[in-house]
Amino acid sequence: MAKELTSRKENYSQWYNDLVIKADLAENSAVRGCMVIKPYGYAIWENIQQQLDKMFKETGHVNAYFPLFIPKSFFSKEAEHVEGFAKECAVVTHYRLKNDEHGKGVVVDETAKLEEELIIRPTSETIIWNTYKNWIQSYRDLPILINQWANVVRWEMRTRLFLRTTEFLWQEGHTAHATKEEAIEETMKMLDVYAIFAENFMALPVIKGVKTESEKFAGAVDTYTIESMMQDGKALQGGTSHFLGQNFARAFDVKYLSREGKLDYVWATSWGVTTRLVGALIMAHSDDNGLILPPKLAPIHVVIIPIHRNEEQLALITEKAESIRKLLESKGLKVKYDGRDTHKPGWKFAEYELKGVPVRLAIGPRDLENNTVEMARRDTLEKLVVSADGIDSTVTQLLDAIQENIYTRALKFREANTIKVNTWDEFREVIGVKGGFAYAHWDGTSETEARIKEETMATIRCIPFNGDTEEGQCVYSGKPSKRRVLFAIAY
RNA sequence: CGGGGUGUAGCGCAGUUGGUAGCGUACCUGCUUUGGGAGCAGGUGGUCGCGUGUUCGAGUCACGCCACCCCGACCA
Repeated sequence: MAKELTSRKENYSQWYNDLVIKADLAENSAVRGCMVIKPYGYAIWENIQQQLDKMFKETGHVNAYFPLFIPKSFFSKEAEHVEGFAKECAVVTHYRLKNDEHGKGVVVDETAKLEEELIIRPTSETIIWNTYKNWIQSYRDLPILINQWANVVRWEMRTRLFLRTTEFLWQEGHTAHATKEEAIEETMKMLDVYAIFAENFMALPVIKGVKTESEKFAGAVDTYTIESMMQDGKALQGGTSHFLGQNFARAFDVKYLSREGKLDYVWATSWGVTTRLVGALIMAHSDDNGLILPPKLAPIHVVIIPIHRNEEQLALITEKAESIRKLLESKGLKVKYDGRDTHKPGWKFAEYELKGVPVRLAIGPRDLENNTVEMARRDTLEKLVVSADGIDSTVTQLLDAIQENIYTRALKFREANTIKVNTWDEFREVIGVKGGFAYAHWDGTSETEARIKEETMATIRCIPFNGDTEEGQCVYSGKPSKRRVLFAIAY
């Protein structure tokens, strides 16, 4: 494992790009840093969306939609927020093109300059709070529990497929509450929703915690996060939930009259996850043969491949395969029968492994004689000849086993690569040489945090909710520390 | 915005002192194959990133421009 990890670390980018492109997930478009999400990749995102949306609704939220364009002036209202996003905003300055007089194609019509520039949303706090201002007068109007599925644009200097693209898809929840306690409860509740989704559906173990002052969301009082470990030992932030305090209510002057007749600013939260989750799935579970998808999010659960020598055989196998397909589909599984004769069985095996289909069934002449099928599981690549009778329950059980197995595998990997360090040498060993998470004491200052980042590239991923609370000495400065925090190099 | 690279067939690349544009793969046709990415034979496909110059002659040399990639600051 160690060697494999090392080699991946060196070629991670190449490995990842090859995989994604070959896996028919995405390709670079002509637009800088944007991505085309191909149908199969989008199907994974749709499954993520569907499940999360269900969980949001179960916790009392409703969906709505706000504009893509935000007037520039909205951004200047919350100082920290503009500080955090100003450097990565795409700005619309004109609204018309015209034909160039000198025949040089189409040019911007300078006479069509906007009076006030529009920002393409990097996140929607400002436009949503500008709207909430008109919706909230009394405690009877609260809480507002709204979620939006949308695209956003952040003009980052460096982009990376799925992890950091210029335009990405996400959901953003924006809630307004009468009390501080209620808002904090909401923040925690949604962090839990994300954690449960990650662990139960993505088979991705996560560490819940709070961000430090320097890593928190621009404009938040506190930012909570779920952090997970990728196969190269780096950390990936999977989702965030922010307690915004009264910052945005103050900035947009959103007050309500309480039961006691007192006028006060409302309390806010926001929370989101993005298409980065698809990247997390790829990097957490895949192997050198391609993707390994958790059955609960896989666009195809089972692929059936015929093995035949002639047309008559294919006809018989197809008949058998179709009956199995119908049976499996009646159990709610998504099944694909690939009876194309333009590709050989071996080619198809490799193809569906690349795509991460959890279970493959192969049916050949021998199986017709014996009433069997060859069943292969993607996570371990094991093959087993099983009876065609009761194939539905055999497959269902295997899918459950795969879901469980890849979660356990990821958890064990994380545990094996998470080390409590007590000295600076140990810290550098774990972060710089081995690769992984380091639990270390920290003196609580931003200065120390910045120094460590400068020297090792490692950042404090979070101050975990669970974990040691014993006191100690900062691994860098030697000053007193209240507790250990989680350090890692992050994507 | 700094540092370093690369632009030649759909993709990945070679192209020597300047002399008719190549290889692998993919694609198309035919035959044989089909239980782990088949074999053989034949074939399609290129304004060598763009422009200017040097030369009898430029993928190759010179100058200018453009695009993309990697590393930093930034970041879900």
